[in-house]
Amino acid sequence: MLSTGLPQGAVPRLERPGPLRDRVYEALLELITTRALKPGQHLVESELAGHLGVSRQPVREALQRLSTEGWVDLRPAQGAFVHEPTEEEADQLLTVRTLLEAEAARLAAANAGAAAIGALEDLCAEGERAVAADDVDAAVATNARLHAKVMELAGNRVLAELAAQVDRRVRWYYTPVARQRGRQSWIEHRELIAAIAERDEQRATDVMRAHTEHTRKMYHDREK
Amino acid sequence: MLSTGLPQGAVPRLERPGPLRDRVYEALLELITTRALKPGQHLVESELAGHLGVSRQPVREALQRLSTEGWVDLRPAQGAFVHEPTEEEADQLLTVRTLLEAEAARLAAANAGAAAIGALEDLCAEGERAVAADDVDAAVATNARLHAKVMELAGNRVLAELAAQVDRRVRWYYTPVARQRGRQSWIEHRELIAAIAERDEQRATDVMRAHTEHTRKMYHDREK
DNA sequence: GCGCCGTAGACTGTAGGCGAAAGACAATGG
DNA sequence: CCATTGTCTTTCGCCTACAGTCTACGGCGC
Repeated sequence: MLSTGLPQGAVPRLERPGPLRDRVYEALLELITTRALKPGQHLVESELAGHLGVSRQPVREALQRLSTEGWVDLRPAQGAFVHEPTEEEADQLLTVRTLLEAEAARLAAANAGAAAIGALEDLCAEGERAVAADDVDAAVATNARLHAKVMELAGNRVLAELAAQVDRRVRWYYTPVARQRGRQSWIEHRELIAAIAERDEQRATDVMRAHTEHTRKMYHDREK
Repeated sequence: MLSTGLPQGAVPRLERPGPLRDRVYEALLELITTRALKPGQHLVESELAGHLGVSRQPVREALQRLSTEGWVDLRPAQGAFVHEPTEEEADQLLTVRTLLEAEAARLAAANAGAAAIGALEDLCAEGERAVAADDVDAAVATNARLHAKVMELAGNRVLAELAAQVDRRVRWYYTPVARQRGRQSWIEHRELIAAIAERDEQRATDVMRAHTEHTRKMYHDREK
């Protein structure tokens, strides 16, 4: 036990740079999700290393991790290539996402307390304001936070981890298409929160399923 | 087109050793799942490297991958430790597994053809024979193959990949306890196949959910 | 005897280098 | 003119070496 008697967060815990590989990982993920690195592009280790000012080793480890999470394909003796999303895969990801989010909503409805509901409503209001102000970026960001909060309320770390991965990839596939999906989405969010507040597991599940299925339909009805 | 006129599989396609990191990965995974490496144990890179007759690099990359898949915890500047399963985590994994398997069953019911049903029934018969012969290992192996087949019929690669990961971890947590869960399990399998054969999505989902929930209940009712 | 500090050991994190495989391209033969 | 083959460059896979950091233990002061 610490004898200093200092409150937990008093000392800023002096921020360490952290392992280099992690920072490289985040940098590359950023470059991929922002489309700075295009799907199918060949990622040359030495190039990236030079560009980031580090050695090849951390780059390799970052690529390794990106590979297991499905962001890049690691062809043996040939190197890393940015993963190319296909129609089929996008559809499958959306299916899985629906599944995970629906379960999260159910668990959230089972666990939620009054404070949690309040937090959800705050987020929802924030999102609605963003939509009203036509601030698309803020709306998207708030949307992510709302879903994350629901996931947190579900209290299942394994589920949360899987959902986080799937979610980020879904967003990658889908951002260029559906930035306009605003108003309807937040109406559905209200409904979801109501269901959670009433602790109606079945309804929460159904609402969330319908919600994510809508985004999926929209994905397929695009480019027309 | 090849002008040699050789039949497709005539040349054994000479099996390459494959990337060393992958073999190290598999070796370590084997050691972990068989409990040769105990939970919480500190994995020293140089030690493993020397023991496997390779350098530290492939070992590092294998550990990296094992970390993202939840088999080891990678504490910065301290090294890799075999992940320690907790009650809570096991429960959460089983929840997720139930979810994924149930969805797989539903999709399988939607897609299955006559040939597929036959394959499932063959596997089921094989499993029942193994149970009758008290061959626990064979029964467990066949069980895995049956579930894998259902997953394959679902035709969703993303789902399959996630389920495979979750499944292996579940099995790791749960094998020491439940090797005896034999007969009842295969009765349920029969039911599941029947539901899939009738293309009854709802029933397939329910049966599979009940099936995996049983194994979960059993997990909690152990050590008594 | 108890607690703190300093030092030493061990292990990880990072860098650089060598051998080998895969792909590209030009030269050659039919 | 096309197919084939040899060579050549690029890039990966792996190994070795060095620097930074954490842990453990022994000595010292109180």
